[in-house]
Amino acid sequence: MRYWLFKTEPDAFSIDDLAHRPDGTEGWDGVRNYQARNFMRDQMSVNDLAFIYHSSCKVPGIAGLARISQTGLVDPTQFIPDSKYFDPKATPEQPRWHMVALTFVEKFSQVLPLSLIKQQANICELSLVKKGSRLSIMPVASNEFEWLLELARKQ
DNA sequence: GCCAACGTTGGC
DNA sequence: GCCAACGTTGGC
Repeated sequence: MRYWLFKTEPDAFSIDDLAHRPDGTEGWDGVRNYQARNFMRDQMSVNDLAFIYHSSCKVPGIAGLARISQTGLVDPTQFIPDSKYFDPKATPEQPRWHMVALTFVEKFSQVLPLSLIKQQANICELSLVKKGSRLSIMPVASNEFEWLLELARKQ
């Protein structure tokens, strides 16, 4: 069992949007970064847990919790010419972009702000707090995940 | 809106 | 394969 963090811009897709999807489930399409894709394609398992992180907003931070509910999915948006995620080099026989589905678990009563996360002396492996990291999907060490989850719930 | 940092593209 | 130019990310 692994732990993850998924960034999203809440104006486009928020933890509330996930909660309101049928079964609280949504395919995480639109990722066009190879490292992030490889995490989804190669390393995620059903029932892994994931933080939902809100970026590019008033209070960037961890907004809630989801679990990986399906793996091995092909991102359908790569085949849609009108989509901004269209990839002319991808074919159904040889898709380039893979994804997983996330299912809503929990929304925290308050967002756990990035500013607070950065103050935690024992959060040092998390890519989020490392300078220059622009990964949209990243692994979270189990001890750091548990610490942040506790922090988010008792806020 | 600024800008640092990063990823991708494409000419050579 | 190098690397300059460009586009994007995302906190502040």
